[in-house]
Amino acid sequence: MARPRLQDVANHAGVSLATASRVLNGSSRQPGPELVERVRAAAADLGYVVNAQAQALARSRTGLLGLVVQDISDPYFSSIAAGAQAAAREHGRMVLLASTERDPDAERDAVAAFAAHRVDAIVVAGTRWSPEEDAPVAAELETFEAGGGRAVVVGQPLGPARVVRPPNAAGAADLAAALHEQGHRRFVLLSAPDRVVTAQERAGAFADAVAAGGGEVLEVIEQQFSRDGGFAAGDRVAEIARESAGAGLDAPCVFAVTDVMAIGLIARLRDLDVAVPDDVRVAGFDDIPTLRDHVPSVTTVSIPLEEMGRLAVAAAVAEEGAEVGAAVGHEVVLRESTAR
Amino acid sequence: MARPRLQDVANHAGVSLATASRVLNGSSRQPGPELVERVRAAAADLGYVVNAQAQALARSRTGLLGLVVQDISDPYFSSIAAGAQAAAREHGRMVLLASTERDPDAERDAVAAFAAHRVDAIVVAGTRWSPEEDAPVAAELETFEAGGGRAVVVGQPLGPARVVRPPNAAGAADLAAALHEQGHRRFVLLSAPDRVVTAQERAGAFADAVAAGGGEVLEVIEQQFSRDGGFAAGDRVAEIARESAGAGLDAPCVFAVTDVMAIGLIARLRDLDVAVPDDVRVAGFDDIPTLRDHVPSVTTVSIPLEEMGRLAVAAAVAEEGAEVGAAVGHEVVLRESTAR
DNA sequence: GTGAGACTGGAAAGCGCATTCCGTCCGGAG
DNA sequence: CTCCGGACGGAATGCGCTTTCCAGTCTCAC
Repeated sequence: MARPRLQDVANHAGVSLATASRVLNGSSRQPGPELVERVRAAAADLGYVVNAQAQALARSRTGLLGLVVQDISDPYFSSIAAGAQAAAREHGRMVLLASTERDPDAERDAVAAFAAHRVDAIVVAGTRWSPEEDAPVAAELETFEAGGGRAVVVGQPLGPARVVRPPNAAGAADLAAALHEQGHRRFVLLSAPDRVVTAQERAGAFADAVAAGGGEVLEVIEQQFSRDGGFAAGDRVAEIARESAGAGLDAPCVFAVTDVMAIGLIARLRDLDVAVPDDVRVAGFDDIPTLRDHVPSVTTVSIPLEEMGRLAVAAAVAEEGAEVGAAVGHEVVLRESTAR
Repeated sequence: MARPRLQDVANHAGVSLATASRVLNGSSRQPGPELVERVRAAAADLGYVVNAQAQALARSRTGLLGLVVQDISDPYFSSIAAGAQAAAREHGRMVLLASTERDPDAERDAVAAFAAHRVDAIVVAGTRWSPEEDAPVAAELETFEAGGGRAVVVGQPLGPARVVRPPNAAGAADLAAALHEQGHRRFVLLSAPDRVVTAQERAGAFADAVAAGGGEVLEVIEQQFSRDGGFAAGDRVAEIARESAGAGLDAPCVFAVTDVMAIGLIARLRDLDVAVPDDVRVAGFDDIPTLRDHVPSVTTVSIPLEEMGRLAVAAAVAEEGAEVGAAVGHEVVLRESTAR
């Protein structure tokens, strides 16, 4: 009834434990063909399933990969997770998942828990916060690497971790340039609180590019870094639009630092009978999978989310020294929401 | 440099290994307060991190929970995963994730890998396939439970697993009734191949309810169980709509067995200049989070995805005997896409 | 004052496996 | 025919921790 152990298999096959181990678990030293056969048969006979825990203890490698994301139900992260998971499978690793609800403390707990489970590597995906909020996670990762693990972050630098950097600044700058090209000059930034580094990177680079192009940032709206944040910004954006229309000025163009915020914003504007793109133009960032089916279709910066997940895993499992190219491309995608 | 072991902590504190273990790892037997203090200090001093692998081996419980989903980047599954992950955290469990790309073989491999890692329980989320395709996974789960694990499935029965059942039939029937109430009589079913049990359940119950109400199912379109399948069905649906209009009949109402298919369909119809809901009505199923922001807003059956994930985990970690209520509610949500 | 309990801390036996080390056997070179 | 090297199977050790089991101490009732 109880699960058979390797010892049982060995007994059943009439060989020693060592031989059974060598046959079944990829040793460099393979016993003679006849014994191999016997052991295989015995294992099948008993329905033997190797105990990865015991293996991990003996080998002091677990084959586990810790993945911490800030919200697994957010398409941004679930896409990254999909890429990471696929890559992990290809590398013969299992993924331990933690979703932190965007709470830096939960992030630290997750890393600590992964360390306790002796994962071979940890991938932390998501924006960094203020240095104070990041410190505990960074320290935790420091200990983790000191203990022989490897840390990778998808986002901004954090402690000793290797970094897969989303092209936030470059993408936002290119987006601004493309919008300028289209003739937009009057912009509104829909960003998130200062502590959200990704939002700052995108909004900052966008603002700089706008200034460089001779455009104008009318206002910076700070909201939650989520769909509801975008929704909440709708009323203020509507006001700005009406003022512009009243003054006979060109309709303003809102850059939402995230697609989900753009979508929330558009939903609210629709409630308020503010037309996109006629009364307000809207652009987002990320090109999450569902975006292409929105109406109006939304201008955005497309970044390869799944590939970023894969890259992170590649960096996580790479041999020491083997530097993994972490260059991530991006592409501005102009759609209806910013049409003039 | 190397990670300190419990033995090192014990030495550092001048106590035995047993005492250190009792202090640090939740034993029922707590040593005297002075020793507790000394051990705690020593652990902090050395930066001790318990080795969960070794613990698991000694305790023969890992505290791990295996979650296998069919596509983590699909909102249906990422919502379930979010619920499962949150519940797991509350129960002090870690989640091992596998995403199978809707491949039954990969499903079996995932379960086998989880079994090897000696997870305490396995949750398999997603539709079942044909009995032949399900057999290997079922067998794997059988062995797993025989070895003392627990299996839970979110979907349809599978081997020995406890079941959290999405209200497919009831939801589809209620949706049909609600649409009947609205005056719809002419329906098209956008379903998936026979092997996709969830699609069959939904389409079947819907068709029955339509028949019972005196309505008519004009056609059953079979496509992939995904956004692209819905998209691909667009041309045929457009034809049907034009025929209806030509014959002066009421615009047909398409029931797509999944929201993502409905969204794909609507996208294609838009390309084809077929208006929803004027020329065709469309309803979906699931009420995935992003659905509410679609234009037109889409009629659907709302089911509590996150809660289903939570329920599954609750069933997975429940004591033997303690039966967990697995009743899952649903609600028909009528929106613009089926307005008359 | 004495013995029975109730506690407490420590020694030691595993948990299931990988791997080092050792002894044996074989073939081939000298 | 001898000797050496290589191949091969098995015994034994250890991975880091939990958990009996044991022996010693303390308390309290009698």
